[in-house]
Amino acid sequence: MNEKVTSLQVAERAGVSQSAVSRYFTPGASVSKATAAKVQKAAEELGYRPNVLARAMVSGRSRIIGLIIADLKNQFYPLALELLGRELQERDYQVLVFFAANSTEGIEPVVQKLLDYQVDGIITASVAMSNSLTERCAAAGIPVVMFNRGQDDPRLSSVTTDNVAGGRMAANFLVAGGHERIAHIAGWQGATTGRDRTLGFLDGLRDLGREVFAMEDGMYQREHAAEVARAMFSGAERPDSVFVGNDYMATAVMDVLRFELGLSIPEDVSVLGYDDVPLAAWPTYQLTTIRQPVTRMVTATVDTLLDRIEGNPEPKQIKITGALKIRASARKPKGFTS
Amino acid sequence: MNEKVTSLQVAERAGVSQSAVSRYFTPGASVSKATAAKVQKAAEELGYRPNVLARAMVSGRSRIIGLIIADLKNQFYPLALELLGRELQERDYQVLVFFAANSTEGIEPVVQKLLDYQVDGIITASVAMSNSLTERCAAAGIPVVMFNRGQDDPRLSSVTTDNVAGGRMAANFLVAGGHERIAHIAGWQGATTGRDRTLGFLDGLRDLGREVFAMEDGMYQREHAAEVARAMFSGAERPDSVFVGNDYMATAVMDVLRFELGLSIPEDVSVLGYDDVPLAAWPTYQLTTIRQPVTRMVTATVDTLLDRIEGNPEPKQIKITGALKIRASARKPKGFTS
DNA sequence: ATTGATTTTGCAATCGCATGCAACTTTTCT
DNA sequence: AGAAAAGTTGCATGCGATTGCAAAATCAAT
Repeated sequence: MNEKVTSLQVAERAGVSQSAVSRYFTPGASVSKATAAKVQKAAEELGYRPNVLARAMVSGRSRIIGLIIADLKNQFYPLALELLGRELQERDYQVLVFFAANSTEGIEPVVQKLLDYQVDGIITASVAMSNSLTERCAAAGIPVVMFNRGQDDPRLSSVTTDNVAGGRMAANFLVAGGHERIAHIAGWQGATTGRDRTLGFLDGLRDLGREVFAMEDGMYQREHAAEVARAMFSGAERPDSVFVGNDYMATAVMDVLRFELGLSIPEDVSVLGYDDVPLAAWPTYQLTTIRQPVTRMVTATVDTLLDRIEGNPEPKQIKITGALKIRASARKPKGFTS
Repeated sequence: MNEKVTSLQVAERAGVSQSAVSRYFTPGASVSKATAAKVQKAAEELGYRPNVLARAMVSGRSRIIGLIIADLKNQFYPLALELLGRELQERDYQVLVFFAANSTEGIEPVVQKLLDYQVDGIITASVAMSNSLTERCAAAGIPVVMFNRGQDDPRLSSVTTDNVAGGRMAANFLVAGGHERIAHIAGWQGATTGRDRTLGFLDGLRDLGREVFAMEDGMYQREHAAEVARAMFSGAERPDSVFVGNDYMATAVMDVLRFELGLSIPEDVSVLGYDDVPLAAWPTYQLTTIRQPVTRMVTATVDTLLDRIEGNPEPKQIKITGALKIRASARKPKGFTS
């Protein structure tokens, strides 16, 4: 029942040495046509396939990429995960997924496990790396690239959109739309993405001689954002517009505004998001948002990682520029082109 | 830079044999307190961790579970994936994810790769297994359990909800609600889930002396479901209710009804879904649906799989009963309790 | 036909760990 | 105290491949 076919058995049946079999399955190795044919025949008959783990042991490369992910609830990440997985698959790497606790802590044991599995590289999505972990990965010679999160450490690669610029775009758009009381429900300020978007947004307002009317951390959580929205928009003088730290929260905010507070969007309040998740395009939300070009981000991530694995040791910090995607959730200034 | 610490180095530093080190890290092996202490100290100082791949080679168990998934767009699956991942992680298994083409074909090479990686078991989510593949996995002694999809083959384990019963519930609910023209936008009829739900629904209607007013395959695709809905509800005599094969399509249908056809839900049309994805509870949709208890499904899946890996060779077909979750997208019959 | 250059091939070592076996220690019991 | 039982330990082997090296075979060129 449990039949394992090894290269040795193939070798015997083909009448060649075990090395020959190995070479046949190693691209670029030296095998004559004659032996190749013999090996192929024997391998086929026996249903032989090389054992990737054994190969990994001696070659030192497992062709496994560890992916750490914290939050699949935010619709941006399933999308990213799928694209990452497919892209790596195409390049003949596989993805070992680890789920981390949402906090910055708690990924310690996860990275440890990852190292135990001898992964060739690590991608972190929406997760921060501590210093000691970066240390350990660097020591083990395992490249790390952070997806959609930045870090100061120059040993780390990262791929993000230009979140500061994105924040600015949001500010410009809302001001141009003639809004007077501009609010901000921020992305989690413990994450670079959240901080940078906020930073850009505030800077943008300031440059236009404005100030934020109200501001609160939404923590990148749906429920938390909803509560913040409730409080923020219940007062007598409510904001006439709000820039929300990501689409996932923005939809929650819209729900609260519409269904709990009876407000119209964009007539009473303009809402801006960040990410452009699929949901944002649905007719219910029609969310105007800063698009993160996820496909390009994924390609950049994979390129960077494989580059480092296959030689080039320099980490890269890549910033892709996002773009405003205008829909119907925010008042559209005259003369603004999507 | 690239420092690999092996058990041998630990052994030397601790002044014991390599076997002792190995035993220290093998739960249940025989080590005295004295050596254990020495090994622990040395291992800690060197930052040693056992190489999982090497262990896999000799023990024959990789503690890797292959997960094949086709569709992360349907919000049910990210959720399932996360739960599966976390549960397996807790039991000290890791998940190697593979993305399959959506079709039934095309998973051939994926399973092949999976076998190459010496996974201890396979979980398929929303994917069907061909006969020859089942054959191969059985031959390799690798248990397979299908998540949210059934199969006739008795060699395969599967975990689903009782989709036939679920379909019946939908029928009962709509009839009890006094609907006259009951329609059905079915789940993909190429999948057992889709077929069974439809089957149960039609049977349920028949038992109540009714017939389906209109019916079409939605293919489990948002866009396709939307088109079907457009056609189905544009005619002069439109349905007054529709049971949709899953929530993912149901939200698309609702969007079409509301935003393209200007219909009210549930006043003009009642909509029923299947799954109870998080989205279904959002105020915009308030979707009445047949809940698939995903946590229990996941637990059952993992239990079944690990059971088979760790000894018990019998495949199991598990059917978990779903339950109607009443919200506001369908007219509520009097006396129906949620 | 002979030599030199180039390819192919097999041998054997290696990767890092687990484990059966035999030798040795310690504990338990009479 | 001595014998039997139980617990530890190290040696040596094997898991299934890759790969450096040297021998053998093929090819090219005189």
